[in-house]
Amino acid sequence: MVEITRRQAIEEAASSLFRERGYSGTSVRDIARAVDIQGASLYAHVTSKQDVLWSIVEHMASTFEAAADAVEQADPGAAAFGRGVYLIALARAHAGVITDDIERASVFVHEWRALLGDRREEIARRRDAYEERFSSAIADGVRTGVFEVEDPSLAATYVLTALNGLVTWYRPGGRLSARAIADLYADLSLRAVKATRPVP
Amino acid sequence: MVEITRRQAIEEAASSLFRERGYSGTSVRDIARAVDIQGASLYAHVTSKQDVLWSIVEHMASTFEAAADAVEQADPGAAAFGRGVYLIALARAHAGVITDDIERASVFVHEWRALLGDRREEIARRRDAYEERFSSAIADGVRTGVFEVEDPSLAATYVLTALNGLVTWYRPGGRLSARAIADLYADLSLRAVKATRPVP
DNA sequence: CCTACCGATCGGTAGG
DNA sequence: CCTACCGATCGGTAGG
Repeated sequence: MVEITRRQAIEEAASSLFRERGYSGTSVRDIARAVDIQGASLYAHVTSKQDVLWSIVEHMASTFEAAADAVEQADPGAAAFGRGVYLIALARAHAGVITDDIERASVFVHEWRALLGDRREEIARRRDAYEERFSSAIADGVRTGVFEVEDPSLAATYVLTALNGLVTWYRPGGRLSARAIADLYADLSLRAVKATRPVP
Repeated sequence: MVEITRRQAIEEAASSLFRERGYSGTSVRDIARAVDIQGASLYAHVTSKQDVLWSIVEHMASTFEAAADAVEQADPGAAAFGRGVYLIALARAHAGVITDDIERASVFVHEWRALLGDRREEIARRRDAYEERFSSAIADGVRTGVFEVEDPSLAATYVLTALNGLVTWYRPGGRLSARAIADLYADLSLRAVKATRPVP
């Protein structure tokens, strides 16, 4: 039996509203209305609107990081394939995290800039570190010859923004399953950077 | 000698602010302060905040459409290459429009959802029609065998969102020139959908 | 383009 | 979790 706390309900309602209208386009009263309480009553459960945004963004940052960690640990043979399998697994994991929690993921991608001060800087740093995993996977592949790309860092940005684009259009129950989309997106990502002629 | 009207200055200031803080995170007073007039004085030049957003978004929609039109007209030999050159030209043109006017482009990509009523619907329709150009270019290439992709429409979305990602990170005067970025991005886009073995 | 002003709404607090 | 309330700010108008 699953307990849904009011706090969780508030975060879910906020995620949905932040996705639709943005952080600053959503009022504290909008969130309260969505969980059927008075605006001021929200402060019995959260300390501020910023705090709700932080919970959502921080949770997703950790989820993306954990998914990438799992890929790294589950893929000891990656070196043998010159990182090709590794990149495709990273891309699939990233897409999977997004489709698994599309509303929070959307807020993470689009609204982290509404964070203030140190929190904003922390997320900026963690995003850079995360992107670096894609970048160095591509750079490794270029070194071993399975990938062929002029600028690994630019290619990583290209791929990651394409994957993040999911956030703008994905809706559960669409024409393609989440699984199919993740597979297709990972395939497109791999092919964008792959060397044209397989190396011996 | 180039005349800069106050109205143009207002739109430029608004583009920059809308990009940084979003439409609803920007107040009419913020825009006025950026052009050194009083908040209420803004209404001597514009009829509403929505109207400023509309001008920016509509202008960019037309710019993207015109760039794609130019590619179509300048490329009568596209069929001979099975649409491969055509897609790369479309992608390069799209990237070029973004880097040429990064602030307005950013507002177009991220803030069109803040448009109300019919205007929002109009932009949604025009975006769909624009995306359809990419989609059918890819579908044509699949038919002639130069491209190989399971779902042309999904591939078009993938490519377009990757190109639009430019809006989140591009800044003039960076490590790579706008031209180099457009070339590299167009190349990555083409390779993502290209058939692995060239067809006879 | 300014000053003065409008009603509505904002995020948040006090005190129960 | 509620009612009542706070000062600040919102987009916009009136009248010059």
